[in-house]
Amino acid sequence: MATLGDVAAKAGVSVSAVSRVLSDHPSARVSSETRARIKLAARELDYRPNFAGRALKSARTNVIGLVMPDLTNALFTDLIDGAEDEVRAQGYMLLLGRSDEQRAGGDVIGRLIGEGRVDGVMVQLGDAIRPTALNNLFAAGSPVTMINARQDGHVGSVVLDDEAGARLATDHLLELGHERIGAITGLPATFTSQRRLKGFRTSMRAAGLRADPAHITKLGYLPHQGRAALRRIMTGGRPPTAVMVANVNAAIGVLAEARALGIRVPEDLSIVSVHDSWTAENTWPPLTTVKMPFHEMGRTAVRAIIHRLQKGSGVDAVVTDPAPLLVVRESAVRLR
Amino acid sequence: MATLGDVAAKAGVSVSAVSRVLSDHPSARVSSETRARIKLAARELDYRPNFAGRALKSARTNVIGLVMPDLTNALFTDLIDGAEDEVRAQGYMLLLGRSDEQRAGGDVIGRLIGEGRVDGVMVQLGDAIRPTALNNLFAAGSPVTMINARQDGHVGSVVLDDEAGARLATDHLLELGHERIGAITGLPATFTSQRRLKGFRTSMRAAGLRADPAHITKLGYLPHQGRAALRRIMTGGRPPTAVMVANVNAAIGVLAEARALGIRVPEDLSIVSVHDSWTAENTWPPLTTVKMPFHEMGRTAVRAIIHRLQKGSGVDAVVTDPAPLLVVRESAVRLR
DNA sequence: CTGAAAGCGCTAACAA
DNA sequence: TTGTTAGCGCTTTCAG
Repeated sequence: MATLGDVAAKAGVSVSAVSRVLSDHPSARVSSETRARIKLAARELDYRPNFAGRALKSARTNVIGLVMPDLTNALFTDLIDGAEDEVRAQGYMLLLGRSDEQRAGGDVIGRLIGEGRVDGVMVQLGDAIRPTALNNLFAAGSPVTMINARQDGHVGSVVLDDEAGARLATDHLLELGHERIGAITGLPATFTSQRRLKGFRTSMRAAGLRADPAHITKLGYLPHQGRAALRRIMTGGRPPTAVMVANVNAAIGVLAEARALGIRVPEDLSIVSVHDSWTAENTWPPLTTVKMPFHEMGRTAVRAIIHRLQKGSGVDAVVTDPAPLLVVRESAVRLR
Repeated sequence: MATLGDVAAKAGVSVSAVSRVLSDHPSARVSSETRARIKLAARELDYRPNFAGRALKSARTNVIGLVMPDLTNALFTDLIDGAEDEVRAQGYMLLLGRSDEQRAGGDVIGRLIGEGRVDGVMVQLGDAIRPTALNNLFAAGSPVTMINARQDGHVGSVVLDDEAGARLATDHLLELGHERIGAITGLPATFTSQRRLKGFRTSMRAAGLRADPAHITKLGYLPHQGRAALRRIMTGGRPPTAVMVANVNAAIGVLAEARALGIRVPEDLSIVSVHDSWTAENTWPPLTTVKMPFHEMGRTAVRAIIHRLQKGSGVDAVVTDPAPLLVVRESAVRLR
């Protein structure tokens, strides 16, 4: 690979001249004649600035880390895709990391930043991980933006408008005439779960209703947890006629369990889930969902971390645009 | 961040001593006493080797690029997951890139390698991209491993046993008594499509059957292409009683189109698709599929590129272990 | 307008 | 066994 020196030799100038020209330095007062000669030489040699050399000198890599607990989750792929879009638009690249559930990702992130492999990190914590696991990083002032989570005392997060999403889902069921509505949500300690449940309760209260505590579960977002939740909810004396499920993956589990239990959807039970994904439109019946802007959240997270890097101050963002969107399919119908 | 020099100062030794100890150099003949002192100092300072410094010196990054056309495809996420597993096990990291359809990813890869951001690249080309788009890279001898594709003259690829997978799917339909079997495959120029179609034909021939050319389409692997394919196949005078679909995403489209056309699955039409994914078990009816080892392909691709980096010679691998596996669900039944 | 030179953090050849 | 030093490729200050 050609180096600056090679280009300089070929153009018959010094390396510093080449550096100034090729990196478009603002104060590069270079005669247009030598500028042209340098550019020509660079093109002929197919010169590319060496990443390590530049990073070593400037202490910046233009790489952002994305640490996720699970790369196969359909929701997260949308997020990754959005992050990739924005990162590319801003001239950065994405380094992928994974946080296994045990180690919380704190060490992965610390390593990424500590070794100078990335300028900053976006992290989606696993469901079972508390943000406090990252406290040492926060304390060190590391450029970290959390996705779907917040932690007191640390500025740097991007979250969805979970409450609005849950309200939209619940309101849809209310408009369909349902009154005995259950809620299947995530683990009680998680930020998103709390906010979605709050949205559910807000809507119910506004309708003058109160959900039966036996119809509310907080078992998690995974399919098998959705299955368990439905089993629990439907075994009481007066099962609900509808459920709001706080996550599409759990909803897919709910669907499977309903089939196993001989509960017909939507005839016996209406379902609306928060989150949409292309998996939801291929279930049977196709799921009515509230589409949350995951792709945009990926973009926003990148913007947040870059803002932090360039301006020095973190941001706590709520992605409200596009707003949560009700996608009516066939899993929820009017109560009869 | 602490540097080697900081550690050296704290331990009262030279930087080279620290370097030798901390990077476990084989010929590091260091007294155990100073070794201990160095290790202690490093721990106390939370020393991490600077990535750029090391990369600049050694011309290696221990980062491998993974360039994909589409990060949201459920199949590819499995691949990414496998790659991440192996990369981590080998002490490397994954840098994500995306090849938009237009530019074939050649420039992305060239940049990744040319700038020294990665030691090598694994690339999954888009369906519409020919491997020849990478010829300049191959000519330059760049460490590139193709996934799901091969190119004459370039050694460095990992592919699935597509033929065996297609045979397994077709044989299942034959065993169920079907004789008029169609094939819905990918674009004719793609490597995987050719091999899967070949497997289909092999099985048919072995059964003494010959597929009606009108029942064979090569429209692509995407859902809407699957829909179009089914429409075309089912409009003839004697539609097939079963189809082998060469990709699960296309099969999901087939399912949707069948519903739109009033064709009952599996009563009127049996479907087996090549590829399994967690999306397949949640369709209605749940899809009978042939599970291809995508996760393992990700691992194998990483091993292939690392082999290339360490031994200098490329490898062309076929992932045969685990073998393609028939997953019987409910979309294919005995012909009656 | 252009060039020389220092130095980012690290490794390794060479010296002591 | 340990230390000194050159140099990887780049940016940037300072001289000219």
